[in-house]
Amino acid sequence: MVKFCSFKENWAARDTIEVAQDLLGKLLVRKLDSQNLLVSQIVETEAYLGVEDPACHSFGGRKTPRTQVMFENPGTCYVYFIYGMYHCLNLVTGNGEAVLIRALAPLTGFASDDFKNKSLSGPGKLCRRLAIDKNFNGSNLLSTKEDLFIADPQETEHLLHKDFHAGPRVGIDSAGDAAHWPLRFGLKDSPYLSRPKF
DNA sequence: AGCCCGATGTCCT
DNA sequence: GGACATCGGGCTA
Repeated sequence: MVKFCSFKENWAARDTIEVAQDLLGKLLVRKLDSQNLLVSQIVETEAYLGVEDPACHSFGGRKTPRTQVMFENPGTCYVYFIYGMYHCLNLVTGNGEAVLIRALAPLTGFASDDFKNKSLSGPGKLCRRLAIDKNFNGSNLLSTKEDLFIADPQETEHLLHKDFHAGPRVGIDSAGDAAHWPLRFGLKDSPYLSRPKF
């Protein structure tokens, strides 16, 4: 069994790029029911830099029913619905900034198919597989009491050589200059990246 | 009220 | 590489 411990309350209250990089290798834990605990490792993230980032939902200080959670406490969960059929999971870092969780590696609790099917390699796919929807919007992603949370692995062997790629974010084409900002991060050589190329 | 398009994924050629 | 499914959010009016 994978052991984990919780983060400090202010773990996410840091520079968003730093949090996005630091999330690589951390655990995402999903409790479906008392029998079913899915533990995965975060292998790919993207940083969204708030009101000054044209690709960010809160760009220009937009405060709407959708984006309001991006301005809540660091550690808050932001889930949005996209393309009429997918959800995407984010960790709020405050001030309208957030980190998108783009890909996971299965660790424990998963079906053997999940280890070959790439069912966690993409922001929409991982939410579908983990049954994440807007019910989690606004929840506390740093609390181990929740049914969905991020935690620190006790056995840090995967983290010792945490080399990662950085590259442009996916699906950001019409954001001008910001389309090229290297704000996508992925663990090097992970077979579970949403796309191997950076 | 209406319009456009998107932080995606899948299937096709 | 390109089409497209499918619908809520945000902007215009």
